[in-house]
Amino acid sequence: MTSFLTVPDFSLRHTMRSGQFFRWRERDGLYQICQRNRIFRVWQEDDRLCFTGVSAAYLRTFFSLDHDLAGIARSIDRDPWMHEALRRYWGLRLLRQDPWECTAAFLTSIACTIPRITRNLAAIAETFGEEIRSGGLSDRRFPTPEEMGGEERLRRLGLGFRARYLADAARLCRAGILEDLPFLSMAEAREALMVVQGIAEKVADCILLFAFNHPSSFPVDTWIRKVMSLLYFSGRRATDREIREFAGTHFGRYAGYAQQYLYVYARDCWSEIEQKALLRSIVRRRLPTRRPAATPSALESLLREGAPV
DNA sequence: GGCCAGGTCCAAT
DNA sequence: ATTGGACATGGC
Repeated sequence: MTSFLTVPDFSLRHTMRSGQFFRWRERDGLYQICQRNRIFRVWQEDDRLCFTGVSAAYLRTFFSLDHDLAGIARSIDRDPWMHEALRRYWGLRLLRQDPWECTAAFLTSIACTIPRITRNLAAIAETFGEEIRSGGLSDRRFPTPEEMGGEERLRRLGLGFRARYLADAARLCRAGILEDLPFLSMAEAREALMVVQGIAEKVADCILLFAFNHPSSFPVDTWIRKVMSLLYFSGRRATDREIREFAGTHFGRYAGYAQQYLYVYARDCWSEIEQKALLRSIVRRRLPTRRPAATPSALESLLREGAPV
């Protein structure tokens, strides 16, 4: 049976395409998702989120519909770049995924492309996960830590050096290291996660952001490093720590949302951003000066040489 | 064929 | 504290 939820400020498509969650199948705007033992389908008709196979309360949590996105957006909308990212990807929300699956997913993501992450996770579910049926739907559950294959079998699925990380993480999860994390501060949870081999700062920050509802967590991956250096450090290569600290002060306590919008914006529109940044740096360098060099003709010649706009 | 991918670990400064 | 290379695999 189909129900719906009225959801202002939500885009299912942008949320699903934003590289925080990889185990969904879509056809004609209909998404099928499996989390733990639930199988559900969702699709969006304007401000209605239609769904089957799950409760409204669960969806509210999973898609963070309880977050006041309009208010969050106002708080991170601190500069023209973020303004543009918010405009283009409006409705993108952070998820609250199953912690173990999210951990496994971002171990799998290490130095990997999204198509391959998706493929690897599908192979893991197909090989080790139980097939479940519910309400006429069938899907593969992501394997529990108990069901997860060992290093050798994961290697044979093409996981490469990540196989050892995954096997080790499964072992520690069986020992219960994720259990207490919801009750710890973000810094404490981060420390606890980084005990696992294969979880360093970036992966830990992803887990905090995408599973544990810590919207100030700011994962610094290759794209964020590249786009932040260009837009906020005038092209200089900044350290990850510098980037995180800048993000915290510039975007505030919802910096994690800013990160996610910036990530998709950079990933999808990189060449355009580069050109705009170049143009803006030229204009900024020229405008404050009162020298004759700041004449329109000088600017024009600069643009002709360096900035294809 | 070299380089890069939602990085991490380890050793050598 | 910072930096370079190794680590598997696949796509361009």
